[in-house]
Amino acid sequence: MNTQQNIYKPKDFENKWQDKWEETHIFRALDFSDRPKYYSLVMFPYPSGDLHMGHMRVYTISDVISRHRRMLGYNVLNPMGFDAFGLPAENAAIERKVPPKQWTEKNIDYMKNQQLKRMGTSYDWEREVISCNSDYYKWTQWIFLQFYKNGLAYQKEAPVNWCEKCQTVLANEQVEDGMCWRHDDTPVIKRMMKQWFLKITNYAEELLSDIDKLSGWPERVKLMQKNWIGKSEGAEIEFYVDGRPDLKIPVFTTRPDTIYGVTYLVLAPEYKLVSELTTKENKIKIEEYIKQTGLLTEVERLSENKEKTGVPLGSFAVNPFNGKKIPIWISDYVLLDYGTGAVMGVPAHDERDFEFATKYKLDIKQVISVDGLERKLSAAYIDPGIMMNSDIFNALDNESGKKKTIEHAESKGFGKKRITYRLRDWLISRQRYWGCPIPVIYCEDCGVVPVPESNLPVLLPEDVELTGSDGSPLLRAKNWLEVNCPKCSKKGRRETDTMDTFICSSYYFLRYSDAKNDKEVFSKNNINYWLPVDQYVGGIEHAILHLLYSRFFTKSLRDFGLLKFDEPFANLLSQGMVTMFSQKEGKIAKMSKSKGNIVGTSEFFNEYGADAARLFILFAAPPEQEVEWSTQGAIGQYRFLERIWRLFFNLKENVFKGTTFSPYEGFVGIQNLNSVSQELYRIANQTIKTVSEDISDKKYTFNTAIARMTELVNAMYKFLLDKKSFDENEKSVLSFSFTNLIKLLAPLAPHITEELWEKFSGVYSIHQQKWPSFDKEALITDEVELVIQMGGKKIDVLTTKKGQAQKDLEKIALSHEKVKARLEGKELVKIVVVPDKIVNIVVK
RNA sequence: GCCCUUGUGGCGGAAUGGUAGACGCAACGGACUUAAAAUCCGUCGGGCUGUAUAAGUCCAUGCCGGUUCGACUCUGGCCAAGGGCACCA
Repeated sequence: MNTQQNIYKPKDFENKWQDKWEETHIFRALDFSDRPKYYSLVMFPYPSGDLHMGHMRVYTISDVISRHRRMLGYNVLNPMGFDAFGLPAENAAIERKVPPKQWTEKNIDYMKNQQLKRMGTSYDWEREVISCNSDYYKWTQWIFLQFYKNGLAYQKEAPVNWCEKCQTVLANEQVEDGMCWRHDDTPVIKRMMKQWFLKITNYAEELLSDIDKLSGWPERVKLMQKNWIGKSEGAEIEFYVDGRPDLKIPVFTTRPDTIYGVTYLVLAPEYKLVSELTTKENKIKIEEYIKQTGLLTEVERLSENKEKTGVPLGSFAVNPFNGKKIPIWISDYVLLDYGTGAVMGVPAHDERDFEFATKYKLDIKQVISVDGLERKLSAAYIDPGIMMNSDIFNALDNESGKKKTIEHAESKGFGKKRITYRLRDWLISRQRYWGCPIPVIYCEDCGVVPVPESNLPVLLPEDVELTGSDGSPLLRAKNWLEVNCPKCSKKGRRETDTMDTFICSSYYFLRYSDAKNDKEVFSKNNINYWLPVDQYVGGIEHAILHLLYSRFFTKSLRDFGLLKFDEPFANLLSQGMVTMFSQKEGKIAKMSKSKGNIVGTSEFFNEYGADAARLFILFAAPPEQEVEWSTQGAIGQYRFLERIWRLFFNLKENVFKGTTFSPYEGFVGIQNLNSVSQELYRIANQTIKTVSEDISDKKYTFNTAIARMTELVNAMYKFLLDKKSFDENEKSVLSFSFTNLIKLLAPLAPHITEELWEKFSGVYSIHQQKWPSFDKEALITDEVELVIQMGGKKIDVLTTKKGQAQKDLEKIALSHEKVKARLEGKELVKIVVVPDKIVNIVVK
């Protein structure tokens, strides 16, 4: 029992099986099958070139789910691809003079063959999508044209987020705390630019209300999306300019009940009427203020500590409710792109307005209080109350006041009910080279002309020089840039901005359903067969970004008639991050290259194998929680695998000796077994039951599944201890236990189980075996453990016959020595009996 | 400021109203070995009493209360850590 083959050496066979799985296509998803379909998806990676243990988690979790479903008999789609456009490739090109395409392809090759494959993943690579390849981005462009045709893609001049380091604009979702999401040291600047937007706001209401349909999503993700969409209900009320009844200034407010308390209006500095409404004597001041505002970063402008500033225009507006004249100001705390870009100032009932009015000595007029009587105000009164100083609305409670004032405005024609969302339209233009070209041509005569679908793809020119300065290199790609207008054939010029890469990732999961189709983005049959995704696994960092965009794309494509479902991802699992101590940060932090706390996959695989790494990552914590990487802990899982490996040879060579040792299919039956065998048989079946539950989509607690399997292995070792010979029944139980153990373990540790299965059965492959079922008979026992409590405290645990009557259990408890001793001198209050579980005796 | 999540041994975690600490890591002891490693078998929350590796007993799931025969689990308040939103009118 000390031969070479008895030593567990994953290096000897992990790669062998990975190659064989690929050659035999056992993970191929069939378009249409009698078996039920299951779409298992993991967020496709950006090809940065080197995966570490931190990345490994998401792929492992998703792989276990896929492999388990196959064993359950599903036709599983488990695809993989690369989100291959993006800035890092371009930056690498500038620094190292390697063309982005070459850099990207090299990374993809390495990640695919040296990393993802070496983890033992079970992807159907025949459906691979690479977003920077023209056979993919042709469809990115095609989809853009559908948005354009349907009026959901448009250009507008707007204050947009600019990152100086990225040298491009960003979507709102890509700004975190006023900083660029890629550069947390670079504040975003607002710039006025003409850019392409997608009208995601058209879907704000549906994106919000359909969140309630997402029963398979984590609550925290749903909540984050709700907050991001940020619905608020109120009214739009039109003030008009004094002396200029033709000029109207609509404002949005959630507090129409405070309309009689308005003492001024404030416009965003970028508001279009500002210069027209500025009087001569204020002109210089106003221009100066607008200039100042333009220089501020978003962080500075939105900082709450910053004292509010503003300048009066010199002109006046009229409150349509009471005809009162009020001054018009501009201030940078008013945002152009929310509501109407203008707000009414009600200092008595809004904290910001109170601060502003106090500073600039503007009137403060109270219109609501607890009891409807005027009170001294030292701060804004924002609580509910009774209205006053409000003409016909006096003495109303302010909630009904909201309704009544809106009704009044509607009947008079100067206002209406309005709902506003915090969500803004999605800015998709990027002033970068390495992205999908926006298929649009500018013609002097025809204006904006979309590239005809038959001319797609608009290829990204490859013979460009990347300098990192002077704007996009596409501006200098003359041959590419200058084209004839598709409409009038006169001279035209291509759009040089490329698309946000989040566009590419907003439909890749749809394309997987029909990845090789060169006629359509996907066929109706394929899309409606495979989608929605049954289980999506990915990081919490996409709680808003990618997941919101993808929902928006799905709903839009549905409305274009391309697919038939409302939501793309039925179930979502947001795995926690992998952490490790970082010298640089001086604390435990997310594993990442920049923090210098990474453990590479190859080093560990070479030493201990991918199976041990997979098991550790699954074992250390439930999937949603953080996991701190511990090589020591991973070695613990390696030892577990070693124990299984040795167990196999021990059984084969010592227990079964000359006789055949092969898988035991079916049940042994508990009747004929002696008590020790019964015990092991029971544990084996209990293991099948609990592991099946733990690994199922109801729980996904892989950590406890592994613990249960460890217990079974421990029990088998115990069974073998000090025993020299085994009868047929005992051998059957051992074989049964081992057979089911490796089947249960197969999705989690695919290599060792495949290798042992081959040695055990001679059959390929364990991953095509049926998932085990358990022998219900074996779990029926006639004895149970009965806990005796007094006043809720445990006194003793007895083994008793199952199914005894309440009275009998009471008797057992009351005749217990310790109970008798404690009852002395006390009064028995009552006895609580939970049959087969507990007897609790309450005394006074 | 508002909203959400999480607090359990030396450590990761288990137990969602019924035996707190499964399983693993670390540590310690024993067997095997000339020895070490590996392996196999054990011990492993804390206090106190103790015949002392027996047996007993009390305390313990962030803190203070509540509901209940019984609370890590439900509930109210507080504290701490992490996350989201934040001049959104």
